[in-house]
Amino acid sequence: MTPRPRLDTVMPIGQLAKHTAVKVETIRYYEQVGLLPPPERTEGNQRRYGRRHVERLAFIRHARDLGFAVESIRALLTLSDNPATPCDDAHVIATAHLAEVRHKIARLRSLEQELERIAATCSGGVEVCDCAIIEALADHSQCRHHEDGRVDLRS
Amino acid sequence: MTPRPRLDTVMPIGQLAKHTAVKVETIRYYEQVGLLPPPERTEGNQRRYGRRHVERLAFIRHARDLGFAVESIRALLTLSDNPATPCDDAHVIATAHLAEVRHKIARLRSLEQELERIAATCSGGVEVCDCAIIEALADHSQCRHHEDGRVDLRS
DNA sequence: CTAAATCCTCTAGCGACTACAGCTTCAAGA
DNA sequence: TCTTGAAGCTGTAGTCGCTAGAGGATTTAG
Repeated sequence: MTPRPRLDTVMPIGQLAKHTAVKVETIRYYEQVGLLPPPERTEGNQRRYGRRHVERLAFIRHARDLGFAVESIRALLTLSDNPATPCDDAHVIATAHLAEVRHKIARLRSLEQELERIAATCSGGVEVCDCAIIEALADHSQCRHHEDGRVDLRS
Repeated sequence: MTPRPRLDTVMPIGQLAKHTAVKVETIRYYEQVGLLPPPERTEGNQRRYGRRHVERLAFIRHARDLGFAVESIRALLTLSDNPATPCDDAHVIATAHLAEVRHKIARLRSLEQELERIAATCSGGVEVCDCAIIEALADHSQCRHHEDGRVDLRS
């Protein structure tokens, strides 16, 4: 009898992807940038993951969902790997991130107001030469919005 | 007498940059991607801009400040170049963008709440093995936040 | 006429993936 | 045992909207 591997904790990358709702390519990317430790490989060079990886990847995904940068996650993971260290650092990272989120919300709300104002003055139909949207964009002086830098709206 | 150029409307790229608060490199980038038309050049191959360029660049900058994507700005500029077309398209672009902004605000607010909750349970000081932040990240089931994709927080 | 400031093009880098090409390996059914 | 199709592998390039730098040319003020 060959020793039977515990199948429930040894899985290929696609399985891990399904379990954690992280794409295969993203898992490989996390390994590449050092967030996820390199797993064992089969003789044919394919990755095989265990429970440790599932947990770590869940941690990473949750942090990413909360908008933490990969750099911050790296720091948080290092902390969680050294259970004896005080958690002050974790608190600093989390509150800094919270501040960032709040700042971003504030800016987006100011944008929202300005866009509301602009869009409301034109309900469509008229010709462009009279369109309030185009005019508002052309003439900055109409604007109540005093920007402090551009906002990145991708997501 | 050589014909005197109207100096106040013929300027090098650095001047245009100062007038519009757009960086020199960014101006060249806008030309490269076709937002700003290529200006005249001196014999020595340097760009010389006129009033038209100031206006167009101001339009672009204002739209970027409001978070419009370069693609949307391209469309808006095309509209404003054809004054006879109806402004329905402009209205569609603006309201779509407004919806996007609102969606983003909603997601960030949900993030904000979750981060508040996590950060509040730990005020620092204790060891990592007991830190609520680390635990919350490790254990997704604690989480009231049901994500619909990741949020991009760069800016 | 000289020197400093500005300008030019071209290339690469950012963050966090995503997509693809071109190949190899695995696992299940006949 | 063989076959076939899904899934895996590496490596490279693309996304967005700039930003930075190298290495050189031009302009302009003194």
